[in-house]
This record gives sequence, C-alpha cells and structure tokens, in this order.
Amino acid sequence: MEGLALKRIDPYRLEISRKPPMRTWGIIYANTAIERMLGNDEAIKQLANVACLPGIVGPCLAMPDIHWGYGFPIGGVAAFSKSDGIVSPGGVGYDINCGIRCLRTSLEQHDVTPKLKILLASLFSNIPAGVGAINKNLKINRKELQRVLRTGSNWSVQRGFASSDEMEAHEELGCIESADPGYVSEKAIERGLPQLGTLGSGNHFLELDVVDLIGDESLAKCFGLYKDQVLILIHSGSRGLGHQVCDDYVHTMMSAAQRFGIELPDRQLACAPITSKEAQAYLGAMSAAANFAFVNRDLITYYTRASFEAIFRKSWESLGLSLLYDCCHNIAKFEHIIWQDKRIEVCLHRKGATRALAPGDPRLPWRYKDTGQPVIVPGDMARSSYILAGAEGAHETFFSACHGAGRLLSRQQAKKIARKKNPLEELKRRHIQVIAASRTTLAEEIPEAYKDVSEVVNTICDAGIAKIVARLRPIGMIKG
DNA sequence: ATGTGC
Repeated sequence: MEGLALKRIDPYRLEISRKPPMRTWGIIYANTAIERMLGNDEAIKQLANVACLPGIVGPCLAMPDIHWGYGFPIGGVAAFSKSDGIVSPGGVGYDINCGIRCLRTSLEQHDVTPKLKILLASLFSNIPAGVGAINKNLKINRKELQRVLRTGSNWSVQRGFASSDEMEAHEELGCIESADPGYVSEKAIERGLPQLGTLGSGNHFLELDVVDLIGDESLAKCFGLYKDQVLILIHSGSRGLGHQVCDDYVHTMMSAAQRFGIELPDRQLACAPITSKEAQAYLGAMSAAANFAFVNRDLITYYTRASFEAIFRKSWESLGLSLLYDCCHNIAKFEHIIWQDKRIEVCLHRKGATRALAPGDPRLPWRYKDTGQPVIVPGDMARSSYILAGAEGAHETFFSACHGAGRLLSRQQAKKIARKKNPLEELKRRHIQVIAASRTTLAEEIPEAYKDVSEVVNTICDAGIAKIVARLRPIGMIKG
C-alpha cells in the first residue's frame, strides 16, 4: 500500500482513497490545525489497514483525536456486516469500555474553592488509584462478580450503589445484553475480583471542573448546566479484568484468522467472522468486561458522593450530584446505523470514540430526546474539556464523535520533556490542584503530550456531527 | 490501558 495520499474534501474532512487491498475508503475528520498535527502518523496507515478487513460497511472513519493504537488507531470507528463481517479485539483495545461520565453539582466555584484541598484528599482516600490498586472496602465473591458481569449497572442498583432513575443516563442502560461471563477466563476473574471501584492509572482520572462558557443556552438548560457551575468528570475502565479479556482473545483470534484464511495487513488486526464460535466467545467476554466497567464507574460515583457528603455535610441529592451521562469509549456492539438511506444493524467498533446519537433517536432517554446525546470530551490536565450534544449530521459517522484530545507525543517522549519540568508545580501555577498516585504517570500525562482539544471539538462540531453545549475549566483532580 | 518489558 504505497503512497497513502490524504486528499482534502472540505475544511473538516480528509479522504484516504481506496487502493487494493483496501475494500473501502477512509475518512479522517480534521481541520487544517488537526491536519498539521497528523504528520506522517502511523495511525493513518492503521486506518487504511482497517479498510482491508472483510465485510466492512461504508468508509472506515477516524475522529480528529486519532493517534497510534494496538492494530486499529485510537479514534477509529468501523462498521462490519452481521452476515459477512468480522469482530476484532484490536478494534476495541485493551481497556474494554474505558469511558467517561459527568456528574452535575448545584455548587459554584466559590462554594468549592475553600474546601477543594480536603475534598480532593477525601476523594483520593475513598477511591483507590494507581496501577494494581485494589478496593479493600468491597468484598465480593465469584458468584457476585458473575452477576456484575452479566447485569452491569443493574447490580449497582440492586446493591444500593446507584439509583434506578439514573440508569437511563448510561449508554445501553448500563448493561450490554450479550455479556456471557462463561467466556471470561479464570485469570481475568481473578484480576477483577479486588478491582471493582478503583480508578486505575494512565489517562484515568477524577476531576472537578467549572463551566466557563455556554455554547448553546437552550441545550445547556436541557442538560442542567449553567455558567460557574462545578461539574465532576470520572474517567475509568474495566481495569485488569478487561485487559486480561483482550489479551486472552487476541491469541484466540490470531489462530481463528488463520483458520478462516483472513489475510491481515497487520497481525494486530487479528479477527474472526462474527458468525464464528470465536467471535461469539469474544463478544460474550468483551461485553461482560464492559459491564464490569459500568459498575466500576457506578462505584467510583458512589464513593465520590460519600466524599462530598462528608465535606459539605449535606446529602448528595441536596448537593445536586446527578448523572448527566455515562459514555463508552472502547467497545464493539450491534447498533443500527443509516447507510445508503437504509437503517441496518452492524457490528460497530468504536476505539477511542464516543457514541453521539442525533436528536429524535429512539435510544435517547426522554430528557434528551430533542437535544441529542450528551457527549463528554475531556481535554488534557490543564486545558478545557467539553460537553457536546449529538447533532443531525451524526448519521455520517454512524452516530459517533471524538472522545478526547488525542495524544500528540508518545509516553516516552512525554516523560523526556517532563524531566526538565515540575508538572505538579506547573499545574498549581495554573490554579489546578492535583493529587497523583505516581509521578511517572503525571509525566506521561503532561498537557504538552496532547493535542489542543478545542481544535478536535471544533472539527467535529463544524462538520455537523455535534454541537458545543458547554466548555469546562479544570480546578482539581485525582490521578492514578 | 496493564500485577507496564516474550
């Protein structure tokens, strides 16, 4: 596949034209600022590789936060036919159902600032963070973990960790129905048992933000957002359990791809026909890991509410700590898309991309029926984050939008730059309080390691995929 | 992302 030329179609879209063995073309959402950040990115080649996979429907897509990943690029979206398409663990990634949620508060910055330090200290002590972190306050046996894996957030409600009326603010109501814990290995179960309700490491975080700009008054009102309001963002995934599921099935799919004679441009794209036993097993295990991640975020929310109650001496309900939405970032599932004017069901892979339902979509809860789905886009540690709403144009991305800023530098490169700096001090100077479990992780996560999220969001919104509802500014966070 | 590197 020589000479992968990017052709600009309009101010917000680049095209990779189809060249054998590609089965389709690629679209990268990028304005000129994003295009400059792409360079000769390996991720573009990875997107072209995805276009070679059997049964792909429509173009393969990349959001503006595209960067290099395992097999598929992060920021990639690809649809596969239910009858002759494939499913690939590389199309989901190692952190199955890594995702983000936003909690509203009825507090403003001046209510929180005087208590910010003790609030963060309380959150850091209530929520285990860092590589290998375990939750000593929650003892669950294998039988109960099976229920978590099968029923997702329904388990959280039954155990009193979440309320039933916030389930509709979870993507898929917090439960992927195709989950089958029987396909999750003993090793994965073992890793997952002590990790429910832990933050993890890497780019995972819990953050307090202030709404500093309203993009659309009417949408913001429907979302319950207003200027100077404090919001909470929680970003985490399926921890060691999901990682192990991916690892297990990458190996399964290597031999499956060979058995089915699927030609792979890259071994990391190992996959199997959706109709195969291997695919059924992966989908069952991956969905179970996705349910683990929903519950993980439910529990972190429960501990967050407990910290707010302890510091502000009021119930979390009276502090207004309600769920705006919980979005999945890394997942493959059967979804309806519109392709060539027909509504069809496909196996949709989103890897570092957020679902973004358009206004009127029957999958939206009543509250968001006319607004479109809340899309939460975290930036780097120092710059903005955004709350968007899925817009009418979202059908062209199979109802998907960007999921973050996207890495600009590798972790190694970031660490090298951070050696000459004091990341904690720099954040403090920018009036952002941080408690981090690891200095190394903080170095990997320095703001300079990320693209400017505003350019990512502008690209997606100018292309008509989503609308800006609010821009947020971070004031404090805990990091793994 | 990850009991961080086969």
